[in-house]
Amino acid sequence: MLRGDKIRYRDVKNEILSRIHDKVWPPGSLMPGEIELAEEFGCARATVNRAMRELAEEGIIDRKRKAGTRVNVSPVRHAKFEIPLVKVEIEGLGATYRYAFIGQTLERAPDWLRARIGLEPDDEILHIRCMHYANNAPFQFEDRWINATVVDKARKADFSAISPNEWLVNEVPFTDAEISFCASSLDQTMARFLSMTAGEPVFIAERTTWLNEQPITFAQLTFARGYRMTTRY
Amino acid sequence: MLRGDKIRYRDVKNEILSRIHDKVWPPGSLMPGEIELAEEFGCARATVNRAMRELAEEGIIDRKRKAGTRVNVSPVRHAKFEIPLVKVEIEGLGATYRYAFIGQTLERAPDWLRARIGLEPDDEILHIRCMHYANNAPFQFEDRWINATVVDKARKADFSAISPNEWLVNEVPFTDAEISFCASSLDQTMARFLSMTAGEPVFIAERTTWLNEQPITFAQLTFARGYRMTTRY
DNA sequence: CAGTGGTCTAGACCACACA
DNA sequence: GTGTGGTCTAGACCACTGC
Repeated sequence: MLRGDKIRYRDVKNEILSRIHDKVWPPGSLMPGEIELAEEFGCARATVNRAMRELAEEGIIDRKRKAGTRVNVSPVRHAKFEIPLVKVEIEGLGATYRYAFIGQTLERAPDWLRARIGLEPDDEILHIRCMHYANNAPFQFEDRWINATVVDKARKADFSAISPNEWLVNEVPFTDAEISFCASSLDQTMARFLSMTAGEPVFIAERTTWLNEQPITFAQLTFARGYRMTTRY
Repeated sequence: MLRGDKIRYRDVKNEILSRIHDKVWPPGSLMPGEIELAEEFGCARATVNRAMRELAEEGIIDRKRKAGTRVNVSPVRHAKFEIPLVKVEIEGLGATYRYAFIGQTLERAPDWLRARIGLEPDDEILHIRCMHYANNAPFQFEDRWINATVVDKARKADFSAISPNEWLVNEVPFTDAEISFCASSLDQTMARFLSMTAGEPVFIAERTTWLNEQPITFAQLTFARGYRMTTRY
């Protein structure tokens, strides 16, 4: 202990992590209870509790009332990614943001979309396409579908002035979201907007949100060449 | 309040969230201090503290000593991805896992790697290449670099028997990790191993870990066609 | 320097889940 | 029932940082 000899919850956490790593408490085994550990470390139970609570959040251990605390068999690591507004992401890079509306239509949902996000057969969908630029260079192509049957006020929004991305964040809350990343090859149309060549590999993010089981929106975001999504943890 | 009239930290958290959503405390504004809120809610400061600490972790608010707590201007959403062992990931899909060692060399770190993860000029690097299969179909090509100067026992490990991925998880702890995703086009060599065609778009994950500032390992993981990384939040 | 959040304590009661 | 984790309290001291 560096400053003073106070045991802090971080010390407890690190000590527990070491013991797990050194197989003092092997995977699957039952760890001592909070009271016992508090006595051993010479600190309050609340301190041990905080350390163990964080370890549980991180997926290192598994805690159950009465059953006690066990070391997880497979140490699943979690990486947290920030999902900001495109605008914020671009400005965060120190670049100037520009938005460009391409076009929109009101249509019945295509079958693949119905299946993918769980729409009703008669749901009307607002289909918007637009571009996001960083320092006037293409950054992201946004292919956005909004469930107009549920989000009625989307019919009256002016997406030539505000990006659907931003409009939705401000106007429509959601309870569940799914995001998925993949690589694909660029088609002719998007290649034009992104100033790239058809067939080039591109990074794609697809995002769906629901409000109490009702599908709100689906977006396919195609990033320009060289995009990279990074996080530390 | 449902059970009794005890205020729990969840109640505090929800109340704060409502107020932020209702713009009682607009984005960027300074919220009341913990003591003030504790008095208002009729609970202990620790209870308010826990509520606010969690909101800060979630990126909803920003806390600074002396400066106080502010509502974040852009509600940054966080998506949590699980980073399991390839083996666990494949078995989790209900497929049979198979590992294949390709080859390894001990070399000086190439410049790009030195720059990328912060190696010393004289560090020796163990360079391993291997494959992971799901139901005997190529799943992932692993291009792994291990800092043998720091992780000395890696020199004696038998990577034809155990994948570096698994070996590292069991043998070497880390304090910091970075993961990044991007899309690229497949080169000739990897195309052969992945049973794909050179030039095809592929999804790539790159992962670096450090133990107390010392670089431990860098891995470039190239996934077979159609791979998709998904999470709900 | 002084105010705000960060953390610890010691004790208490509660809720859940296993026996 | 009974033990374990979950949470709250009231008070205290500390550490960072803006003024």
